[in-house]
Amino acid sequence: MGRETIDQIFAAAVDVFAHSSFERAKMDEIAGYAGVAKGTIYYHFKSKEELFVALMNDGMEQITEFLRRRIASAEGAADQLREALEAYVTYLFRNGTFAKLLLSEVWGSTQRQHVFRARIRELVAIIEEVLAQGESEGVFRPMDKRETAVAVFGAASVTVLQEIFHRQEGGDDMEIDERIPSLVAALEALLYRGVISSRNFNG
Amino acid sequence: MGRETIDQIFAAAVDVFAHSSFERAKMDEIAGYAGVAKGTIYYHFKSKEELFVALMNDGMEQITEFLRRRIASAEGAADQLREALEAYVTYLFRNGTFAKLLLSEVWGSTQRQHVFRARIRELVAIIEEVLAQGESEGVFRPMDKRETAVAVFGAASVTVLQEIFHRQEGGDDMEIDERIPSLVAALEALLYRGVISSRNFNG
Amino acid sequence: MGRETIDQIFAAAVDVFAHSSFERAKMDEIAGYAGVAKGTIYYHFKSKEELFVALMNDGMEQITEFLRRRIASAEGAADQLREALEAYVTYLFRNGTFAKLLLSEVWGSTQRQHVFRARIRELVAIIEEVLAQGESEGVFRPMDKRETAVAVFGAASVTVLQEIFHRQEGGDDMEIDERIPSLVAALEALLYRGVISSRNFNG
Amino acid sequence: MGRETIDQIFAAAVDVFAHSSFERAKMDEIAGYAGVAKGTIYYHFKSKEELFVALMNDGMEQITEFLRRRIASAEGAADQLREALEAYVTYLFRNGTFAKLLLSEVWGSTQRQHVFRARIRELVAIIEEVLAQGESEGVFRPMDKRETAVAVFGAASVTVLQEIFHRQEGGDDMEIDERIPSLVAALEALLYRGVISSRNFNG
DNA sequence: AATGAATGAGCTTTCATTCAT
DNA sequence: TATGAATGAAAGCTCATTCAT
Repeated sequence: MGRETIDQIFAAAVDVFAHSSFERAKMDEIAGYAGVAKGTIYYHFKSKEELFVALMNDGMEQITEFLRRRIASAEGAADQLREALEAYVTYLFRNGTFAKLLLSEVWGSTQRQHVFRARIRELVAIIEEVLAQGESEGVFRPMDKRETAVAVFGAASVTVLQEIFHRQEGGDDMEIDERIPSLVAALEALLYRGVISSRNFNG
Repeated sequence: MGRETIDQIFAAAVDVFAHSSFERAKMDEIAGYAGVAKGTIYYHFKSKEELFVALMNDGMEQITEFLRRRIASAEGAADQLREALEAYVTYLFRNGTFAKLLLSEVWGSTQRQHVFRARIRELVAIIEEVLAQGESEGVFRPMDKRETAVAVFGAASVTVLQEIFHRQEGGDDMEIDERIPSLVAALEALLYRGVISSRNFNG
Repeated sequence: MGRETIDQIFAAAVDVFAHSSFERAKMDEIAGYAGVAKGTIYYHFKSKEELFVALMNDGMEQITEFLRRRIASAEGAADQLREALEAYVTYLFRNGTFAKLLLSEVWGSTQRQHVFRARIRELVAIIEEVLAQGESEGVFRPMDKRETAVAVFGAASVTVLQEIFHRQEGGDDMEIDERIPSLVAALEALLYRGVISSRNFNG
Repeated sequence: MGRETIDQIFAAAVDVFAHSSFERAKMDEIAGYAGVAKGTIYYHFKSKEELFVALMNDGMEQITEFLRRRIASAEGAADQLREALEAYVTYLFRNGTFAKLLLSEVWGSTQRQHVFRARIRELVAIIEEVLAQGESEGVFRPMDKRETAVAVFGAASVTVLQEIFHRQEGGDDMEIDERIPSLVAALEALLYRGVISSRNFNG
């Protein structure tokens, strides 16, 4: 069946692209994982590049959609940012494969990478909106919203990635979902309050 | 002479690895840029991998060294963190090439990437120390220092990278050094105070 | 219906084999042009090769038949040769597609090409007969009939082909049928009289 | 050595392109014949196409040069045409490989084939010049020189090719050089005198 | 120290052909 | 009859690496 085959390929591709990079991923391996012939991949996707892009777009759409939904469910910018953070961390954690690709396949100069950055800018824009909303609500301080949103995105992404590798390299065997709250808490604390001790805070 | 040739190769390699990734960089192109024969590279470096690792280690050492020196020049954890931030942003900005590699060549599963992550952990450890110092000084609030340091590293790195690409894609033509202060300021504001408006802040 | 589908495939195949060669023609493209599924072609023809051979045989039969009929309509070898020439040139011109295949797909070592050459020999044999007839009528000089027939075939074929490409490459926009008489005339003049000026001719 | 390797590749390529067509020729086979690794071919030629074009240009240059020299050695247009014919037939005969490529790889629509046709036009132009010369000397009749030259080229080329295949398919075992004179004679007779018997000639 | 011609494993992509429906 | 998804054997090309000079 058509859809079924494509799904198998997709799933296999995520795996393979995950533990290799785009360049080192081999179509042969993807085909093997998917349990189809190599030609079958090419019957459905014009090229390795197209397959990869389809994959990333799919992931970016999912995560964007997920974030929007979670944000919509919250009242007030402060809670929305909290939701966004948690949603983002949770999603990346559960799709570690995608998380790796997100940060590693985006900082290059191919056309594809250019497009990915545009996608990421959409993600950042969502955070930016929340920040703007909070600023106008008076609950967030005046700030450079674009830069701040980017920094938030960076802080969250790298935190998750570091944790993923930490576990992978045998550093931690706590259940993944148990680890999420503490990571989100650390990020929240940093992003909401900063590092300064409150008794030293005056402005 | 020996040293000279090696330097040429190094300089060329930085350039080439910069606009390609490790995988897409070609020894031929590096040789061309360096103005030496391909064989010459292999006379000095055992492999592409070794050349790349040498390069990255060099960069990591420089940046680590640079950070330590700048931190040492400041009094008090608050200022030290400020210095660290500025030093890191400045270095990455001026070595955009290295900045790209830093984030893109690190999230993989090759031995090399494993080693790079260890290097990055050193960098993070520096920040961590400052945070610990601040905490014990009472100037920073109690916190999960490792996670916070990672988040700080992520926020700063991605902010710089996003800015580099923004410029590269024609988005901004301000002088690079003029842009640094405002980026550092945004990061500082975020990391010191968080996003919360002070009138809403109560602990 | 059956016949209809086959005709569509045939027509499409002529087109596609025309602007590509046998090797570069793709079954996919033929199917697309024909408006049928690729499998349908294989339902009617065992292979690409078989389709191509059927096509060429069809063309060779048509041209052979056409030549014979035109020759039969003329009295005397001189007029017969004239008719043959005109018929051949006209046919090739009107089936430029076939003309290209005729000369380009024949000089190889595949079984198929071997068979085509046999077919061409039939065509040459027709000319040869006319020459023999003319010789015995005394209207043609004694000659090496086989070689001469081949030369006549070559002269006519290449002349037409060269003209087809000349037009195709934008060299001439006269109506095709207007150009035929002058080409036939030039060929006739060459083949009947040769290049020698009559005042220099003395046997 | 550089030149030596290239020569080996060239020689092998002629052979392989000869008994296959351009499309069916395999780089692996060429490499095998040449006794070098496949990569070596690509070290010297950017692509299969480039190798092939280099080959054909080489052949076309040789034959053009050969023709010009032989023509220059003759006095009067009549003898020049005779020389040209013999030179052309001889060359093709001795380079049957090239002869096949000449006629079979030229009637297509790739860029490469376009270029080859331009080359052939140069060859035809040489014949044309001789015809023009003869016409102005009064030794050749007035004629459509371009068309006639093309026809001469076609007659000679196809004649040789047909003979080459005839032998190859076991049709004749006379020494190649012994066969040339009779072929040239037949062509000469046709092109100089045409087919008409002299007693019927009154034009 | 330096060179660059030569290598060949490895990779992506193509496409005629098959076959279950 | 007709379909089109699936196949897998090729084949062109790349490029890190080697090594004789």
